[in-house]
Amino acid sequence: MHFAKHRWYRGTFRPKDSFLESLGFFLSTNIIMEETMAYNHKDIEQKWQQFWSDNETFKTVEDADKPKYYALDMFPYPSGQGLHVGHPEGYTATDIMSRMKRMQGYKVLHPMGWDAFGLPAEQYAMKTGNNPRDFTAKNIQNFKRQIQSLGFSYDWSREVNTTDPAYYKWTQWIFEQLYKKGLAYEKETLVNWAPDLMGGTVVANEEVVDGKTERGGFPVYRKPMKQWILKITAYADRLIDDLDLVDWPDSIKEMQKNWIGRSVGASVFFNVEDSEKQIEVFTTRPDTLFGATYLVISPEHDLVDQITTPESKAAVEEYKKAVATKSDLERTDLNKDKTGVFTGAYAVNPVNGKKIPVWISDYVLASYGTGAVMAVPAHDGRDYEFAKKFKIDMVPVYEGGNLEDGVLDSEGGLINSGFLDGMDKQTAIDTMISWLEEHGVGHKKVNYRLRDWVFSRQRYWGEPIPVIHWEDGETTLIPEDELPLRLPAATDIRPSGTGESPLANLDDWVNVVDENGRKGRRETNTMPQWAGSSWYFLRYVDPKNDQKIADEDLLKEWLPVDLYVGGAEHAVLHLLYARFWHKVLYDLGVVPTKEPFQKLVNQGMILGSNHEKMSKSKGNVVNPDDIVERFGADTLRLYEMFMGPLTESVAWSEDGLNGSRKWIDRVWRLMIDDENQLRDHIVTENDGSLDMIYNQTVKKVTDDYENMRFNTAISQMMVFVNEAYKADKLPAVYMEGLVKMLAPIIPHVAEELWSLLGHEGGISYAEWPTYDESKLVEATVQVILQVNGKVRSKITVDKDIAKEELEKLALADAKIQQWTADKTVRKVIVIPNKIVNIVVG
RNA sequence: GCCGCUGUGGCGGAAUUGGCAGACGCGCUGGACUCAAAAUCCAGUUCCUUCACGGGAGUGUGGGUUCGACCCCCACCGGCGGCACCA
Repeated sequence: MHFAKHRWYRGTFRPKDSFLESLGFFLSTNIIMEETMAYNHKDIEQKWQQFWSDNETFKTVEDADKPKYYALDMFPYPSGQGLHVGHPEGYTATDIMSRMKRMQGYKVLHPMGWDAFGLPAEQYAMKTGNNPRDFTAKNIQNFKRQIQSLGFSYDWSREVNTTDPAYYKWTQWIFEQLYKKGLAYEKETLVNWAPDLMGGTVVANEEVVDGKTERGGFPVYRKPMKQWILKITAYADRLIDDLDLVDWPDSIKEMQKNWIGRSVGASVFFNVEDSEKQIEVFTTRPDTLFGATYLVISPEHDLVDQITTPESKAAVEEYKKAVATKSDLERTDLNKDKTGVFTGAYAVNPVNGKKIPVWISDYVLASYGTGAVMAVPAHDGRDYEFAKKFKIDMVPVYEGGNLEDGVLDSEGGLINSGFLDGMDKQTAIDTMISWLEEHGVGHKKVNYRLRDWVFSRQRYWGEPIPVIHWEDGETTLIPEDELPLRLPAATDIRPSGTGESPLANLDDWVNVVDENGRKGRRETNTMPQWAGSSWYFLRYVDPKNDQKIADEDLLKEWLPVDLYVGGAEHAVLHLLYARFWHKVLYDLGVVPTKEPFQKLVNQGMILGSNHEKMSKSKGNVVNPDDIVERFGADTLRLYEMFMGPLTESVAWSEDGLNGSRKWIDRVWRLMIDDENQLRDHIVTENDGSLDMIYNQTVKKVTDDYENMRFNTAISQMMVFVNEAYKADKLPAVYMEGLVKMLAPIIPHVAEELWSLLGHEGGISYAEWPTYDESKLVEATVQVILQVNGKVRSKITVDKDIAKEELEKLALADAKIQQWTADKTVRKVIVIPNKIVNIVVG
């Protein structure tokens, strides 16, 4: 243990001293601490949090004349672990923006809530025999206490909770709209079946990591199962194109584009010889069709059984079996060596009538495109490897290169391609697509990597899907006026064992009979956690409305969200799903904007002091409760904003934290004496000595906050405080300005100083400071004198003097003369008010 | 492998438009205060060289453009994130 490095608070102990010395040390320290501890964070923070609560200071203002600002945090999953120091980073950022905007005259919507459905609560409940509802309620209570202890300016009257029936009524309502629009359908699909996760559950592709469940690390198998699917692919184009409308980091836009994976190409139909069957392939390179010397279809493809010749049957069956038992991991990462089997069938290349063999291979994915490709081994690396291994013909269709050396590129003109010969790539693509369309053997096609969204979860702790399956085969929605379909209050949640959710065990709930005596069974699947979080930002606008998702006028008033801050782990899925739902609701006329989140910011991660991700197992987790107790919420807020740019990951440092506390003390001492009185060097007159630095500070801090560069804003205020310490007199208006600028970051201390400066009613709606442009201009400027690009001297001259005069002064400078004396001046570059560079040789 | 971001003192970071690299903070060193220590206040702190004045080098590496490059261009190396046989 390094005691010197862990001076927690004003050095409370010194282990190397003898006992007697330590005793004396403690006694004197305590006396002094009592004298100088004018700023007591516990008292002040408690006092002002009470004040804000009593006065409903942060209740959202409804005022048609004020501009609006909607600052949103990604609402947390209230885990049993409690708050992590990473949470307050983003929360502080939106809080600073909210508090500044209020002071600038905006009406601000700044809410918080709970994404409270989810797997851990269900797992915990199963393990302990408790109800996830009680467990979740307890966790929310703890999260709320922790968040409130940090002094965020949330309007708690708008708190939402995804597990509240009054909330999920509308989640179910949205599902019903999706169903009515044909965007929700049931399908028997190959799903990721994890038999060991909670007695058997299905997880989405994105929740599978390395062939195992993301949570728990259980093995995953592929199994056909009837699932609810949402047709997100119908919105693929708009989800890409509308990214142009929002102010998001380029990296996130790029990730979403890649995830959707739009590629433009052509569908081409190949007739299977001696058969009525056709194989449709998708290709982005129709220009290379003359070079297609075989087809490959995925082993799972429907046509495999139909076209395989009797002689090949055994080999094909064996290959299919081998592939089916391989995990996705083995099919991709582990096996770079191409495998495959000839089906015995031949297809006809529509463009030249050539007979080409049809193979199956696992390098063709069933889930992408049509599950079949035309192989052009001369110009595609994968096809090249495959053809080389199985000794299949290669026909180059672009001039140049040697096939012995490997796959060829597609520069230059086409060859061996009939009517395409001599064309360049793009012309050939366009010409070929026209040809295919004219001859009815293909057409232009856009393909996506994005899959439809598997929306069912075999869980208890989620929104019930409001659907009944009747004995006659009909499927109906629960009528809207009967929503919400409540999650039954089960006391004993157990896996059904069949792969269905634990709801299947609850006979009273599952079995229904209609007025005609027709029997039915409720859908036992529940919704994924993504459901509730895909629209919660709409509910904050009108959280108590029991007639609608939210009032249209209020939605028009507040949307879109002006600032959305959260972790980059939600870069793709949450943000894509929320955008998808938003667009569906836009099409229904429910919401007024195409996009939900105008500006998005991803905060970086706060790493442990060893520069590694914080985790229990590494023992580097910092608990915010502990920091609030020892240093106060203001110190935590200040430190997290000062440690580096919001968007970057930075390592936690106890020393840095301590420094932040010391600076708050320093600001405090600048204005307040040991008797807790305003210091008498704070005066009403202004001797002008702080004019320049004050006005610079207001300008920079305002601008930096607006652009969320909190670290540099803080450093500018530090510079101002350093200057203020050197001044004899401190104009009261400047001190008030400083306190106002500090208020968004360290609100409790700012409130206390504001009241000590003689103001009543709190600082939250005090007017944001302004600066005087005329005080920013200096009469003289320092000009850098360089010789051959190296700084050799500096002169101070009147601002805006003529170029010629500046050049003359520069050349006359004594130090410059030393450097230029015996040399020829070849050139002089003069940048007024900045620099003179003399080139000699 | 592909796509994106990133690399600056002992440490976190700053330099917003191509114009003094290292603001601000931490740490460290020294001074004031104190019997003493802590705290506080003040000063110094990129590296090499020099008693000093000064000089030289320097923003991952190598090249280039420019009077002038952390900044723009080319190639490479390391770190982080995403995707991964996507036809």
